[in-house]
Amino acid sequence: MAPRDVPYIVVSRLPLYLRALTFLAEEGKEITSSQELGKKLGLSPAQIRKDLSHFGEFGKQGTGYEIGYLQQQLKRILKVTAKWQMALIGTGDLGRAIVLHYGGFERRGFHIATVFDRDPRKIGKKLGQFEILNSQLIPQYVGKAGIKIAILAVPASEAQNVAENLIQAGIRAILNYAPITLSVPHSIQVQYMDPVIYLQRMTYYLE
Amino acid sequence: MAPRDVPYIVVSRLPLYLRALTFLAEEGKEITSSQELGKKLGLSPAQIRKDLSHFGEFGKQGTGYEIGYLQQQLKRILKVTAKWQMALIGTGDLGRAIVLHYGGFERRGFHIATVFDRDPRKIGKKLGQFEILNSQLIPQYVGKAGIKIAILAVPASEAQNVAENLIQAGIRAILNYAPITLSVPHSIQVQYMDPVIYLQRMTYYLE
DNA sequence: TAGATTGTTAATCGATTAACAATC
DNA sequence: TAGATTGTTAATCGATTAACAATC
Repeated sequence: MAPRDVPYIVVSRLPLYLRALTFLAEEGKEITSSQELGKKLGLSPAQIRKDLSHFGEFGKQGTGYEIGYLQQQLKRILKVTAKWQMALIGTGDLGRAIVLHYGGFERRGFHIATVFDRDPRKIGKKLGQFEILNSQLIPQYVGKAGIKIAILAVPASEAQNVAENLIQAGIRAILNYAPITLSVPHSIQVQYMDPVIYLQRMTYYLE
Repeated sequence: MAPRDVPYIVVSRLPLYLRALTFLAEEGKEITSSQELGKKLGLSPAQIRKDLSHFGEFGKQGTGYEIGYLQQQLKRILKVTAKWQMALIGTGDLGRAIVLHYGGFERRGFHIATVFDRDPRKIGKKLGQFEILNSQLIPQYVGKAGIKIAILAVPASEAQNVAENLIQAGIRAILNYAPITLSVPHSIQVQYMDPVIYLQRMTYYLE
């Protein structure tokens, strides 16, 4: 069912397609084409068709793609039809902002289920609706609760350690806000959110 | 001086090299090798040597790379030797968190110089040390002040518009936290920080 | 000297694109 | 039917890797 061996570079573009489709749907459109999507995303139409062809045939010759249907299919492929439960580790300013104020996770299918910190002064306190749990309790709360995703918002110096504890506890994917490359087994997914890396990718091109 | 035609994929890895070198330097190490760096970053030694060879010869056969020197060279190549001035647009929760609490920008060579919002209830108020300026004043404050980088933290529905105003005013690079692909001229750099995109790149691989 | 590691070349591998038959 | 657009094939383009001479 799930196609074997789809290159990561292809998978990495699917969320962009999904986001663009959601945008078009909100505009009230019902049909789109590889050309229109390509224009919106800065990609060639051929690339979009090729990418989608790894997973099936979703369009109609002469017409294009039915937006609602393609959205639904992409959600299925990306496994974002149901809500994912996540653990947040670290309740510094970044962690706080994510839990207390960022609505994007909830709205788009990701739910924070538990919050951890290792600072004794914070443990037991509330962060919004959450009780802040002792990081040592990660094994008890994470594995069995079906939480497969962690948001890592601890200082760089602690990130590798915490990551290892999380993996031990059964976490399979880490969204890492700490500015450090984590060393993890191949079976574990990691994505990086260090904004300075992205800024430095732009300054190269500035004078 | 600046080598022509270095592929973006190569440029995009340089900040990771720089970050890893900083890490090694903090550990007190003085020499490293393409092998050690590769291990830390999950890349092949050959790739690291090839990447660096686009810009010059920075190592010594039989020995490796002097960390301080390579750091310095990468900073020069990435143009992060001096501090960059940035404008922040949007003082919602995300903007607040960035200005008030995120120390990473300052520490790593990026400085927020001005803060804008279009909400009349916020304009004139303080955000930390900053007076929140009316977004309509972007043209007056941005171009001449030598601000080339903007952090875009406005709602998705406003992002394209604000981006166009910024570009008009002379902004050359945008770190975009709004969950939307911006349409900009080729000469403008854009990087995207939508965490949901990164989560969806991982869920594909989860069961 | 022996061992190690660079920088570079050539070979391999993989991704993108152009083109077009199929068909709505 | 004429026009449009898909899905796919083959060609092109580009990135990664293996291998090694140079040399510290």
